[in-house]
Amino acid sequence: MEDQIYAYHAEMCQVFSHPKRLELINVLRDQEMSVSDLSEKLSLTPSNLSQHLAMMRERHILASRKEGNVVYYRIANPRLLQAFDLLREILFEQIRHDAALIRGRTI
Amino acid sequence: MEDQIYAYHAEMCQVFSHPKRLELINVLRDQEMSVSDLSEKLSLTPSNLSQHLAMMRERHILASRKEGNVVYYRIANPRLLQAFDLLREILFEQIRHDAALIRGRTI
DNA sequence: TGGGTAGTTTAGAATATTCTAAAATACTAA
DNA sequence: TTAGTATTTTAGAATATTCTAAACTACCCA
Repeated sequence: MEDQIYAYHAEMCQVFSHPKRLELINVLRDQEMSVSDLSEKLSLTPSNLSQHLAMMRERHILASRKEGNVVYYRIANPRLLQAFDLLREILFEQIRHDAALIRGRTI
Repeated sequence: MEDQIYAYHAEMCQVFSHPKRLELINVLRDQEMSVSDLSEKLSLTPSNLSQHLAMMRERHILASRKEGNVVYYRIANPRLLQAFDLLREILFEQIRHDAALIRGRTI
């Protein structure tokens, strides 16, 4: 049971473990977008993008709606952006810290 | 530059994308532990565990100190636990939501 | 010194992820 | 119906991750 939780948790985090998928989340932060707009914005082929989108939708990170020919994607749960931002902040902290070390100081 | 940020961010999130590494983080939540204790607690071979620990240390998720023969690992930055907990909460929300759908309700 | 314990490293096999290219589907509009 | 656009799916090659087993390093103590 506990193991199952870790497995699901890991599966969700896999979404975040690819740079283009992170960019995708960031771009959809406060607007939905069509696949072709995303494709251009992120410089991904429609095919490759569609595969990323599908796995993110399966994991309930994204949701989509269809209007005629066009499919629009959006963030399924805005709280994910909190997690995204928190992780990015921790990262920046680290980068600042490492940079300081390289300059030979302790902070 | 922006691309570099996404790449680093993804690299950090890769740490979270393996169930045993998540368990590791959770077990080290409020205490440091030796490699052999972790090995037993998580049912991982010392070799395999050591590889996970090394990659987490490289990415500054864990820190270690050596005392004689024994190496103790700990969480490098306690804020990571915030991110861990937030993600887990989002996951639980989702599981509750999905369970409700299966029972045929809207929430 | 020599033997034992704790942990790490290396090599390579097994598995999973990512990407490309081509085919398929779904819709629109002439 | 037919042609065209948007998106998805599939197959397979390229690459990356994970695990096991064996070799190695570091330290302790008799």
